[in-house]
Amino acid sequence: MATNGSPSSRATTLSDVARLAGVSIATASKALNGRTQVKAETRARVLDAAERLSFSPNALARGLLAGRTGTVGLITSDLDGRFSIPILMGAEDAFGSGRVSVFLCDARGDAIREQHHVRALLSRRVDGLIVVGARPDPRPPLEPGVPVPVVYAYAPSQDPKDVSLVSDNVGGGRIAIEHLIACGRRRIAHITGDPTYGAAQDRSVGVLDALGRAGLELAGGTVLYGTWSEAWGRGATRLLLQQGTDVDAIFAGSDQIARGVVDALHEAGRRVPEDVAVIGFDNWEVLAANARPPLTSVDINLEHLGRVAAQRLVAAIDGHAASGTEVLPCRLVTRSSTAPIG
Amino acid sequence: MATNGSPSSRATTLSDVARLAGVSIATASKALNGRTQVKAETRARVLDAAERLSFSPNALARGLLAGRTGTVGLITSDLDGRFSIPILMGAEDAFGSGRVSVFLCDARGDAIREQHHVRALLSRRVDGLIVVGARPDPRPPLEPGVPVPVVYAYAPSQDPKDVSLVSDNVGGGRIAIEHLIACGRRRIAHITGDPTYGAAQDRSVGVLDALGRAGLELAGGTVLYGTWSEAWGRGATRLLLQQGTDVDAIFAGSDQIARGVVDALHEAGRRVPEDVAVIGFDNWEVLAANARPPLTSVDINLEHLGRVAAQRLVAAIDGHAASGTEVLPCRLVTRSSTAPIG
DNA sequence: ATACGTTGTGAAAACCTTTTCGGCACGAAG
DNA sequence: CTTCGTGCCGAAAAGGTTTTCACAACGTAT
Repeated sequence: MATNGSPSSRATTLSDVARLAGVSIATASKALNGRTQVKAETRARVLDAAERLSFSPNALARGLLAGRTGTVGLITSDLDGRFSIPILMGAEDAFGSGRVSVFLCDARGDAIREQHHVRALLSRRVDGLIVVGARPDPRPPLEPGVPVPVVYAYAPSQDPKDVSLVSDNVGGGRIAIEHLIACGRRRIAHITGDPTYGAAQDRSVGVLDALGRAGLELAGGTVLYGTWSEAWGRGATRLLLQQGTDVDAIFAGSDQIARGVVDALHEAGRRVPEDVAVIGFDNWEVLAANARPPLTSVDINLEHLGRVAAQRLVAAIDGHAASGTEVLPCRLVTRSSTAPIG
Repeated sequence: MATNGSPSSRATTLSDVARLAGVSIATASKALNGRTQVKAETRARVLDAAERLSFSPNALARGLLAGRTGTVGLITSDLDGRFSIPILMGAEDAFGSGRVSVFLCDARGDAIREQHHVRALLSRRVDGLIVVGARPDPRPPLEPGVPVPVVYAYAPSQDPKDVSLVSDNVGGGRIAIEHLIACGRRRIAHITGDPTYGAAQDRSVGVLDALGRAGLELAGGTVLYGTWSEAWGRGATRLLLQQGTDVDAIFAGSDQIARGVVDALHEAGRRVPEDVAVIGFDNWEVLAANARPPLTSVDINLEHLGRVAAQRLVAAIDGHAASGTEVLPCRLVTRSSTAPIG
């Protein structure tokens, strides 16, 4: 009660407006929606009445009639993870304060819960769905027979005919190495995370490709897979140094790993970037920018990905259906942890 | 098109079910909703038909009739900030996969955009609103006259009659200090962030209160206010040490600051926790758990806050209206950065 | 004066579900 | 045979909006 501005019974309806303006609801509707066939003076009277009653049309009734609700569902699988959020922001942004509102659902990586949410959303007659995976590997598509367009973001659908949007991890690995080479580095190691992540594999592919083009080998001989943690970054770096591997640059598979790498380098008395340059991945602001020195990092443009996902979805809703997986480029953000050798 | 299971024209409706079951739509409705006055055998036939057509009732039509939509709006002011997200998760959780769906809106701290979103949500006839502030200071209430219950979370409304949920920052400061004292520490400093944050002030109050009870003074004589950054944690710690302040514990106003503190302590050759114990604030997993040593930290239970917000909102929607600001307790998460002095 | 086009307005249908209430059929009681 | 009750079912209204189509009024051309 405390928050109810007016204890009045119900929201004002179009007929209230029509009555106040002295016209029929049909005319009122046309006046408010900018339809022709309404005398200017009548329209003004209606608009004034609507203003006075602070009328706002009932979207339910409108959606019921139009067969379109102007709502979409966004199903994420790890809200706590930091990947869903920028995507969500991008999508929210692209839909705009415009005509589309977003239902947010967190499935927590549980297929049952996901299905449940899909059902609920369809029951609310959403016009489309965006599915954001928990990790970038391909995931099973939603149950077949969903009667609205679906766009998969971050994690592509296993069905190649579905519309999916993913980051170019191969390219991300490549630009990191190209930057290091451009800095004059030649003995480059790659410490990354869980090898069961396709993204880790893809980045390695990009790394090896870029090195190969430059006629270089990977320092240490092999990609160092581990976990996506600072501890692993430290451990792998120590290992590398203990083995006496000659290294003047390390590309880390995540910013967390990079923090560990920098830490271990300092511990061993190596200067960053003078002795060893370091690149992270993800461009997680709070980690990358606050490191000592601030970390150069590969940004996978998640917000952009979310925006594109939203655009593809509205296109599909409007009948301009696309199909297949679209790969979006990464972007290098340079900070102080890389610099020309000298 | 690719994602459309059936290119069929429209979703199946109750009359489709009724026709297939050979009954009227009234009977079909009653059968599906567990109403009495339906013969068991008839009910079975209807349920079977609904199953076969994979019927799901149109929530719009239902909401139109019932005057309740089973939706709520969640307006956040900083999605990128890490405070909205746990609250959002808690709320999503409390509403459950149950009957309530959540519209998510990001106002980006812009009052105009916020108002716009409120209007849009009201037009969609949400049953209630949760407003999550960007920072924990009191904020202006929504425009008056909102015809549904509103709950403010994290940032309370400036109107004390509104329903608000906030963390107990005073208590958070207090339990941090009490823990340090229990560890045998006596020379405790407090390095925190932006003094224009009420939360920073409140924690300081808790700190001074706990110290006072124990008959202690703040090491360094005064609370060190600065910014919520690692750099400030480092800088303030260096300052403290340069001044020759005798210190055996530092309570940091955030985990980021705490990371800087630990960093500077190491740099100065002090051991953590043997020489100096450190406590962070926020319990931001990725920072606190990955620090060396892992940081003891005060957790403000944001997810719980979100859950309670959701509960208060449904209570208000169901007519059990409360009023006023509710303060929820913090919780200390101990890790290795604090230990009994020895 | 009649015929015709123009312009503005309103009645009514449609969207889909829930609920109320009247009615039908059937067995039992009078 | 009539009356009553009981158990099931269906017709219809309600909820708020948009759109179509008919109709009224009025001015213009014949």
